[in-house]
Amino acid sequence: METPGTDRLTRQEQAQQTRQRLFDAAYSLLQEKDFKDITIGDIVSRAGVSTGTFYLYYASKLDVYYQTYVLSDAYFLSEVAPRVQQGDTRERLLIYFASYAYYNSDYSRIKLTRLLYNGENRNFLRRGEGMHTVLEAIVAHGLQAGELDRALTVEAHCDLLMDMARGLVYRWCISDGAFPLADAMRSAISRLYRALAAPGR
Amino acid sequence: METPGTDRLTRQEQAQQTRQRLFDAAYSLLQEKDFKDITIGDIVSRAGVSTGTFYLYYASKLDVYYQTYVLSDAYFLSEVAPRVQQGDTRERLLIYFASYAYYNSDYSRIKLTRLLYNGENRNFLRRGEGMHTVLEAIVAHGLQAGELDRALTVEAHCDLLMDMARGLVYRWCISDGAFPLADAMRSAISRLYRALAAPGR
Amino acid sequence: METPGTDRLTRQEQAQQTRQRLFDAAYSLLQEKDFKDITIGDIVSRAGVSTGTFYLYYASKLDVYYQTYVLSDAYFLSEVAPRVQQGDTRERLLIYFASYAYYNSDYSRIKLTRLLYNGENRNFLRRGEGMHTVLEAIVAHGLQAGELDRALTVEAHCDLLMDMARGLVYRWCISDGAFPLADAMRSAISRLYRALAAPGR
Amino acid sequence: METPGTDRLTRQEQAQQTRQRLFDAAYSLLQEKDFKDITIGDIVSRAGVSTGTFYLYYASKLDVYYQTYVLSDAYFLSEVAPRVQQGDTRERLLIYFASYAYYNSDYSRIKLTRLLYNGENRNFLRRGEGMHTVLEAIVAHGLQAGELDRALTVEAHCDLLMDMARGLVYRWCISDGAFPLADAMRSAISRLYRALAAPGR
DNA sequence: AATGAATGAGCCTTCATTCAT
DNA sequence: TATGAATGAAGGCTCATTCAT
Repeated sequence: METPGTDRLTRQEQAQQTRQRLFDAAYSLLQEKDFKDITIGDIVSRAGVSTGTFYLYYASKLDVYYQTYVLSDAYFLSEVAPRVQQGDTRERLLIYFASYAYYNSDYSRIKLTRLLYNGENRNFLRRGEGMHTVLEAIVAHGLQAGELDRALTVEAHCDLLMDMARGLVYRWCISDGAFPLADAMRSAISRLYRALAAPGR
Repeated sequence: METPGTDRLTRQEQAQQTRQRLFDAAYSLLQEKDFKDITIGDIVSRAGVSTGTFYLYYASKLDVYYQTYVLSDAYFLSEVAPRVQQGDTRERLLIYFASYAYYNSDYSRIKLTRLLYNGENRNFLRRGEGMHTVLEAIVAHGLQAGELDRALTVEAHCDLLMDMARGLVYRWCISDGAFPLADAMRSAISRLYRALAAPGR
Repeated sequence: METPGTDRLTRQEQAQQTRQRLFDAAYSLLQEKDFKDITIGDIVSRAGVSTGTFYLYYASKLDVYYQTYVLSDAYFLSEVAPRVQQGDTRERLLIYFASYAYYNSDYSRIKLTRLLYNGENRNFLRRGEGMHTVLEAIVAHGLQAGELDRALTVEAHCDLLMDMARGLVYRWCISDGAFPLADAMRSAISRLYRALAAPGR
Repeated sequence: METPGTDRLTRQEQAQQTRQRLFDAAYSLLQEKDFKDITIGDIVSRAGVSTGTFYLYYASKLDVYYQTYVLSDAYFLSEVAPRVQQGDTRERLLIYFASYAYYNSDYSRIKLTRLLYNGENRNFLRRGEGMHTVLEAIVAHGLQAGELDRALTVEAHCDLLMDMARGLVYRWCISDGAFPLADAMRSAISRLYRALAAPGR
């Protein structure tokens, strides 16, 4: 017999743990396959709980993936943002995209973004705001500092950078991770930077 | 009254038209969603034929998409290749990626490549050889002519260019074609070219 | 240009030939697989005609098999019956079942019988009358001649003989024809005869 | 109010019952039609459950029939074998085939055997070993005891007996059970025994 | 007489979701 | 809180049959 207090706390903790286990299972599966290929069965068996339990914590299959989205935004705002407050723009971009390579190294991010943007779900989120906000800040600062080419808008810079990064991650993914993504990312962003840097610098 | 000869041709033509309608329907759907999300029902209803008819022309869902792959390779080798035999490298790249934007404008290409590279299908094709070959030729020529940066290999140039192109197409796709892809492609490749051009040119 | 007369005859002959080709194709397929597993496609491709042509000669898939049934009855009445008019009962039975082994050596007969007896088709034929009639005649004669055991009715004799024959053919079939059916049939009927012969003979 | 223990058992029992209902439905359908003609829809509607439920208990349509095969073998080894350890050979055979008529009364057994022997499944079982073993033991004993005809091998005895039994069951089946199978089986085996008994007994 | 393109009902199987326990 | 049995809509694919040519 446990004390009521301990018991209640344990219960809450257990619940949180179960929720986390489900989340981790779902997230790790996304590294391995497409959303469509992941079944509730996959998730719960990896999490070690029963089917019904899943629906105790998440409203649907999509819901749990929506959570991963929310989390990664939080990660960028809380972890990455502070680390790109100093140094020149090139350096900041390299740090930013190293994080991108690290956290979103899987193209599951792409799959997920697309998924969440699709159809009826379109409304329930406004694209990776956290992630985007951080990048925009770097670029805005770079323009202000005269490091980036003022012939391009903030948005244009971001697009070029993100397009390259996504394309690279995609290639890394279809190659089954055949090359070191971090290095490739550094090279690519570094090289692209030459095309973005303010003329004469 | 038609001649018998014409008559027979009409039948064949009709069949070919149906086949094409199915192909187009499948292909256009791929611009909109993932292979996994496309159903035979989607394809046939867009093509305006019945379920059974689909299987008259294609052996399976995968088959029709494999055809798109084969066709695009042929397109690059026969149509695009001749058009990038002259002009400077920058111009050639712009033409090449304009074709890429036009023909493969969708990221369906990406999805398809991934699809075909996957699992058991991995063996039955070696990645978009036609398309790749043409790009490699442009880059090789550009290096030889001293227009591109010799610090990068042919392969590295191709990767950077393709990553950017794919990333852009991907964004265009998830935006539901919200911006003119051709223009964006031209801008992006043009800008990236600055980072690839031989120093001092 | 052919003469009209020749032409018309040729046409009729051709039609008959086509009909026969379809019949043969259908029948031979029944030796190889179940009715359910045989497709119109199988039949017409083996017959070397088009799908539509099949329906010019037979109303349905079932129809063509009904014809095989009718034919085998005719075979027993016209070919076998005359050959069992003399000799002792044992000999007659051996001849009868040799024919059975020969003509129905495939268990397609069984499959077909079952098929035709089934469901809605039940009405359109009364069991292999030709075949049965011949056997009944042999048995009736054997009883009259005092060669068979009068403790058993004609029907009982026929049932025992047919059960044995069918069971044997079935085993031969599932063994993929691993043993000579004709010999096995002769042995089995011959042995069974001992149990049917009038006591004291 | 039930105790928790009882409660859990009830759930399990219910599941087992559902499984059994599906099994029975499938098995009884096999008495009526060919494997190929039986649909999952037939099975589940007879069992009174939904389509999905079927796949909760059996991996495929073939699977459920494989189970019937396994079970009947077990039945013969555990139930029938002990009951044929005494009495004369004739009596043993009558008991054996009464069981055959009872448990495998349908020719579904035949169809199933054929089915399981077919194609890829050929390897996964060695024909009705349980059932066969028991019969062979009876015959071997009968030969040793001088009750059966030594001019025939064990195998030959078994074949004749099984052919007759199968043929009879087949006829019973296509007659829609128009006569009492048990009686007919007894008569047939009893009669056939006369042809197998050692001469002079 | 012959063709073969087109049809669509029907089959097997999967899986997200519900709900009684 | 946790379970897992049950559901049924939906998907890919087959094939007997029809009909315009």
